[in-house]
Amino acid sequence: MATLDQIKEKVILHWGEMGSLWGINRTMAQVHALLFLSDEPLCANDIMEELQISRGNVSMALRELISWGLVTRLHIKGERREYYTTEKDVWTMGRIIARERKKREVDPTINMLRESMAELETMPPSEGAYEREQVKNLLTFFETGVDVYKDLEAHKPNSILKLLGAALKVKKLSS
Amino acid sequence: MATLDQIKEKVILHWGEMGSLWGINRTMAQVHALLFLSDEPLCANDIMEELQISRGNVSMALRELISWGLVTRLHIKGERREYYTTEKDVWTMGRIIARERKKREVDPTINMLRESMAELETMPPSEGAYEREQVKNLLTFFETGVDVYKDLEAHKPNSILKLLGAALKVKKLSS
DNA sequence: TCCTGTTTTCAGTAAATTCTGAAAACTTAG
DNA sequence: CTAAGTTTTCAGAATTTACTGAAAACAGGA
Repeated sequence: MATLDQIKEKVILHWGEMGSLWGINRTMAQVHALLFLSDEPLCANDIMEELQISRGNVSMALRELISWGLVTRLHIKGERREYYTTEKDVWTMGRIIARERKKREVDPTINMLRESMAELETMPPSEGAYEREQVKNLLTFFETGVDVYKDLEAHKPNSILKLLGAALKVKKLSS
Repeated sequence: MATLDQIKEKVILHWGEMGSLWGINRTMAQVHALLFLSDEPLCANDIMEELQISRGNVSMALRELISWGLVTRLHIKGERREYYTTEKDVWTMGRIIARERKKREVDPTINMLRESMAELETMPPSEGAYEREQVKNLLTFFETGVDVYKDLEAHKPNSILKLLGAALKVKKLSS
């Protein structure tokens, strides 16, 4: 029979593993999960204690999470310490993560591909035809992804995604 | 003035960096990029030489890529060595990657969340109400993602994604 | 101003991941 | 079967990444 704390720990550890599969470091993901499951904001001490990690590590993880826009710092009046919370709505959370990953990974890749394409086009047509073709396809692929992303973003994806989810559920029931 | 090889190298290195941001190791991503840009299949020796890595490393990277379904082994008649190619269509490639990541990351996460949810539901209603709420939201989020994925999969995403790309392009031009 | 509690920084250490290279295993030809 | 060419495996080395903890910096309060 699992206690609440054991269940929380399981979720937090798993989230940490997932994070490290995704280029986000384990601790950062764990801190995020801990805050996500916490009803009230936590201070650095709480986090240290819950996750058994050093003060410095907490500080670095929080800095990163803040830079992603996933965590916000709270000054609680009368309190000397800072408190932290995370975005609690999963759809908004998903949107933030998508935005950041696009910015950090997709955009630079598109730039690189455009540059490469430009360079490839200065070459004699006889040379590198296949490479040109493939780089172009890759570029189109990423650009389409960005278009889809922007479209969702423009239409307030919260509602769109929720609707989509509901629609698919109905469809599943009726089929 | 960049040569063809220099351009290829740039793309390959960048793809490697992206890979390591995504929990795929650098070498594996580089091998993938090299094959993707190669008109003809390559053998282990070619790869070693192009990427300046050891034979063992090539072998391991290929094994992984094959297990992802991104690379296939070719027996060329009259040749003793094995040759390797990768899926050349970007849309299919994207689909394969999505399928694998779902299998390796999303499915286990959903299982874990379902388990946690079940455990949380055996607890007295007064305890862990917030945690229950949040785990449930997370679960719905991932389940919706899977539903969307399945829907795309069922409809042969090649065409759907290409169409979507085209549609968005038209929309952009007309707005 | 100084004092106290707090957060941040960062050099050094620890841990995890990746890579090498040589040996073993496998494969095909003769 | 043996030999030669090729791939795989894996222990240890190298590299990269993450973490600690102590010192520095910071932020009120008195």
